[in-house]
Amino acid sequence: METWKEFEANELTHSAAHHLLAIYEVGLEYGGWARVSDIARELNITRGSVSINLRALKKRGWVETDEHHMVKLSPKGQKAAQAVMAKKAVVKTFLSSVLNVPELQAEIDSCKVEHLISQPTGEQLVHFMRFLVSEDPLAKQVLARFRSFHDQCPESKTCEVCHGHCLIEELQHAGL
Amino acid sequence: METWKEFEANELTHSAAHHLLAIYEVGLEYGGWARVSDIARELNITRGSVSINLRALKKRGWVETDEHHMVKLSPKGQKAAQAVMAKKAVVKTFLSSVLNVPELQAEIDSCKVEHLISQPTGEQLVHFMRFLVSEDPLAKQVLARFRSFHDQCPESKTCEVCHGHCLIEELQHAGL
DNA sequence: TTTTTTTGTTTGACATGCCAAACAACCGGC
DNA sequence: GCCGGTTGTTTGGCATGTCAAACAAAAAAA
Repeated sequence: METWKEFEANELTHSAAHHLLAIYEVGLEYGGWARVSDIARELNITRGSVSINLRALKKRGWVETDEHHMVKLSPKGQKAAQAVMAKKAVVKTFLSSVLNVPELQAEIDSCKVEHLISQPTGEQLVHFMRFLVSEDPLAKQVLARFRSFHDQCPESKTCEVCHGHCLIEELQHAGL
Repeated sequence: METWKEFEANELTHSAAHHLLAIYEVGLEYGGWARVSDIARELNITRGSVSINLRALKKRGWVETDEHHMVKLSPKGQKAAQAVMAKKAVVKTFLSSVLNVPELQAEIDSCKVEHLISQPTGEQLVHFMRFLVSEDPLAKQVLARFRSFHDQCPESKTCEVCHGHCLIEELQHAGL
C-alpha cells in the first residue's frame, strides 16, 4: 500500500525528461550539440535554471559538455530521450486515433505521462497499435465498430468517469 | 511548445490526490470521517506532513474539518476522489486485461497517471472498455486475436519502445 | 580597438512536500 | 486527581525546480 510513493521514484523527473528532449531537438540542427540558452529558449525557462539543472544531469551521466560549454546527450541520455519520445508518440496516437480524444488533449495527456509509464506498458501498447495496423482484417473492423458503438452508446452523454465505481463492477462482471 | 509545463498545472497534485483517497478509505469505516493520524498511517508519512498538507486542501475547499479536528471530504473533494479512483481503475484494467501488462506493473503505472489524465481521455477509455465487454462478438474476437498476434509477433523480442521512431513512421504510414 | 550584446554562472528568493523533533492538549487507566 | 500514551501542530531542515538580478567572459558590432 505504499505504491503511491513510486510516483517520485522515477529515473527521470518530468523536468529532466524535457531537458533531454530539448537538447535532442536543438541538436537536430547542430549535429547533436546544444547551448544552455538554446535549451532555455526551447523550454521557456531561464538560463539560470537550465544551468543548475544541467549540473545534475551531467553528474548522473545523462548529458556531456565540452570545454566551450556545448552540451550533448550521452549515449545513456540518447536512449532515455528516445524512450520518452516513443512512449509519448504511441500514447498520443492511441488516444487520438483509437480513442478519438481531441488532438490537443491527446498531446497534453501524452506529454504528462510520457516519462511515467514503464517499459513493459510502453512495449505492450506498441504491440497493440501494431496489431491494429496489421493485415488482420479484424483490426480495421474493430476500429470502425468502436466508432459507431461510441456514437450510438446510450450512455455517451451520461457515463462520465466519475461514475467509475459501477464501471469497475461492470468490467469485473464481464470477466475483465 | 510550452505544453510541457502543463504537467504542474493540474487541479490536484499526486500528493493531494492521495490525501483525498486516504480520507475516503479511512472514512469508509467511520462514516466519512478521518483523523490526521489515520491519514498519516494510511499514507505512511508523518502526522506533521499531513497536518500541513490538509491546511492547503481545506483552504482550497477539498476537505472540511469539525471542531474536534475530524476531517472529511467536501462534496467537491468527493467528486475529485471518485474521478481519480475511476481513472485509476479503468487504466489499470486496460493495462492488465487488454494489454496483458503484469498486475503489479499495471498497478504502479495506473497509480502514477491516475491524477494526470484528463476527463475526456478517461471517458473515452471507459467507452472503449465498455465496447470490449459489450455484446458485440467482434470485441471478444479481437481480444483473443491480439493475444495470439502478440505471442507470434516476430518482433516481440526486439521491438522495444526505444526503437520508437520507426514506430511513429510505421503508424503514420498505416494512416493512424 | 572599443563598445555593445549575448552567454553561462551564481546568488537569494519562493513554492511544494517530505522528515524529525519538540510541544501542548487531550484521553484513558488507575 | 495524576501519569503515560496518543494526537495535532509547529519548527527547522533538506531536496527539487522555478525566478530575477548581478556578474564575468566571450562574441559580435561599431
